[in-house]
Amino acid sequence: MRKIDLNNFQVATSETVRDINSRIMLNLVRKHQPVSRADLTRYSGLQRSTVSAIAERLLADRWLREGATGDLPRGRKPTYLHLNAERCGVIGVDVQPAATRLAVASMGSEFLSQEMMTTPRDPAEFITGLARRLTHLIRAHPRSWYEGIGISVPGRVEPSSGRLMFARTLGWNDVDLKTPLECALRLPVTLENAANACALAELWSGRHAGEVSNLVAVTISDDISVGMVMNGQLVRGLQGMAGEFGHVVQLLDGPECRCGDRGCWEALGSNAAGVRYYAEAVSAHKGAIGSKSDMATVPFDDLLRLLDKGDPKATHALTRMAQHLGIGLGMLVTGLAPDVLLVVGEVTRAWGKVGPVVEAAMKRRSFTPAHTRIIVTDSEAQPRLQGTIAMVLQRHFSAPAIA
Amino acid sequence: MRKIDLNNFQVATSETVRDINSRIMLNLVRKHQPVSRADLTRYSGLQRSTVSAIAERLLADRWLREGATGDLPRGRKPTYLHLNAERCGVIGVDVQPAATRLAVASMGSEFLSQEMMTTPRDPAEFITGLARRLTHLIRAHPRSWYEGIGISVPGRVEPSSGRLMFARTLGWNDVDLKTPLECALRLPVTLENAANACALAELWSGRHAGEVSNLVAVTISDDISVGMVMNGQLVRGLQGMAGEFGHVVQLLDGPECRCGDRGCWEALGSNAAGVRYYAEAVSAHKGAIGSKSDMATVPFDDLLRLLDKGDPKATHALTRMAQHLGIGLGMLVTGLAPDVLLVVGEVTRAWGKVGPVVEAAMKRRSFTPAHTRIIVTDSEAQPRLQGTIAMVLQRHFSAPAIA
DNA sequence: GGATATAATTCGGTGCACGAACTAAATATG
DNA sequence: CATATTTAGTTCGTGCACCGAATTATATCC
Repeated sequence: MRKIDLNNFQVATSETVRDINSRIMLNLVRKHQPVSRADLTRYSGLQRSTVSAIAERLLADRWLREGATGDLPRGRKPTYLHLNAERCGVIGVDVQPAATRLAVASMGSEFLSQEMMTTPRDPAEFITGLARRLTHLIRAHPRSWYEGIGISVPGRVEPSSGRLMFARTLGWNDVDLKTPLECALRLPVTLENAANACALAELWSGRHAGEVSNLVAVTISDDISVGMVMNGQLVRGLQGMAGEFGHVVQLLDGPECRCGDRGCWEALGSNAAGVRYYAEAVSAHKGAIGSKSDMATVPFDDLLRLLDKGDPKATHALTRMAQHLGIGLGMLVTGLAPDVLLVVGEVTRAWGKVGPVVEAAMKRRSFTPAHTRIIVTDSEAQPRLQGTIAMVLQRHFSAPAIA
Repeated sequence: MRKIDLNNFQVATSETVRDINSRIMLNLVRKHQPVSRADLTRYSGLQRSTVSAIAERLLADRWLREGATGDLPRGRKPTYLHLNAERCGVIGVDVQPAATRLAVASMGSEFLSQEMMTTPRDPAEFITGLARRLTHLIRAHPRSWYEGIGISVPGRVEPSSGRLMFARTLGWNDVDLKTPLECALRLPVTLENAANACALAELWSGRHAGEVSNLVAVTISDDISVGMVMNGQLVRGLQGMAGEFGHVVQLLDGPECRCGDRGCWEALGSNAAGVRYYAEAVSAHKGAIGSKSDMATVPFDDLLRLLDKGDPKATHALTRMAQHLGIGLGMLVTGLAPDVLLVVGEVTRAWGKVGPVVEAAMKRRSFTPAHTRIIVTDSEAQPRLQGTIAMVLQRHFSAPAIA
């Protein structure tokens, strides 16, 4: 039940019917492959003749390919259909302050190649550098055709224009990445916030039986960002700003935040906060008055290692961070009641020790009796990068924009 | 771009096309009436012949009626089409702790009649009493047919079953209102949380040009509840629990909340909180130690009157309430970035004095550079009741469930 | 009274799903 | 070994719905 937007709607034609049913078929193949036409009639409820006709066209358009014949106890053997992973290539780019990762994937979402580059502090430099690297990457992996480029950015993207409105951890403001890259590479570019990308990746992963239509992803690094999928759709909000729960106040008059305010969740529960807690503990021990420059800023990775070794100051710092993390997650569970809450970040590597603290704080601060499933993901699984591929491919697999 | 749910999808047939276009037509008529077929071809982009065919069927099904002929400077005069407000009746019920309001509306959403009843504390008693009153109401307003009954409740409704999971201000838990009322009245019953009802009402009101697809409604009474419309759809979340932002913590170790936790937004920013602040101020002035029973509990309405008279204690109490209200609204704007934030509650009656405090606190706690529009509504406009009518009628006007 | 403009209908063409009949290819059975 | 049975997949006629051109209906203007 969606309100029809009279300023932006699309009437239906006879082709709309085929479009819808083709997409359903594509999704069914993606889920059940290898799968016969007969299976598809059973899954879809369409007529055999209709399934055959749709399959014929999808084969002609190289969305599908025919595979081996199946084996049944009786009767004619079915010819299996598969997604044609070789149909096209997809480029994914994951921009993070520490480094930018580039990847080539097939339509089957398998990565064929990955490489890294440092992320320059100057946006213009970044664009030219990225364009050059991507040109080489595409040349190194020749394909009949590339579907597009998906880019995950640590900031918010204005949906209609595709402009990056800001990315505080990079120090970028109002940058147009889309236009220059599209000009340079002659491929459509899709930009999305990193947390949104993670949410999309999880939604399209096939890890959930399909009953998940409300999913919230939280990325925790030096900032905290939230991506929301509600009713099976990414929620972008006004000018793409939905999801900045990291800047909701958690402690009035708490520590100063990058955003200029005080006591934001991000200022209390991010990696940067953990590092700060540790530095404070160290300087307090040293008896230093503690001007900022005195503080020992340890990389977050080292903090995790210290925790693993049982270092009491690191344990204290990460416990504090974990408590605030949990309170914030409690806010999301209470307010949004998603089916799944996905937690992404380096901190999940130490979830064995940190997780119980986070989840205890979260449960204490979760109102709802409904049971949201918590899933933690290490960056090893590259959720952002997976999301970039989904960003590009989803438009062929999702429900068409109708009415 | 919505993910196709393979556990619950609907294939398209040729009728799907007509269904979609009919709904577009219905919405166009609702927005532009009186409107000619020729206008509709221009608005919709459909062919003249198609518009005529669809109009013919909608007229036959009594969705539309033909009206007067229009007047143009030249050419054949058009026959105007209107929504047929007399097509059916709709029953709306707004359940609130203080009283329950019952109304009859036409398909044009105009109220034909309203009445009140007290809300018994016992759910069973409520159901039998409501059924009796509704039977009389329907008998008193005979119509060819009633489309259904929409009920707004101060609690959360499990979407698949329609059960009321809880309503703390009523003291109800896990009540099935739907089944007994449907049996008694032989009409379909739709239940929805009051904040969701307000959000729906605003979305379907026609007050927004249609560019509003993200809307958040906040109801402030003795509790605080949030209803969310994202991408033009109501967001219900797992078991209908989405929107309980009222129980997000705002002050760790703050005052105890009805939910059992401490420092919830609801415990700090609701009418009940305002009343408590006032009582505290009075007892502090009296020098009482202030056991709870000593406190003077003044009805919230009186508090508003005292504020209007310039009473300093009332001003202080409501200012405190307003500040917490603003912080909570800041959370919603920051995290959800809706196009419109609708504030519903008695407190809006004193918005001239309270509003600036709320909005200042909110702005201070809003991260986003995007400008969410704030709309305040008094209960006089009966947003809950308007929402109940929309709940029943929307299924004929919204985009059909496709794929 | 004819030209022009606007509204609305009629009718043939096309795309698509439905569904029955049919072909294809395997195993089971007597 | 021939025939029945089972399952997969195709062919083709039918109906629905939109498109688009032609036509009818009804105004005003010159």
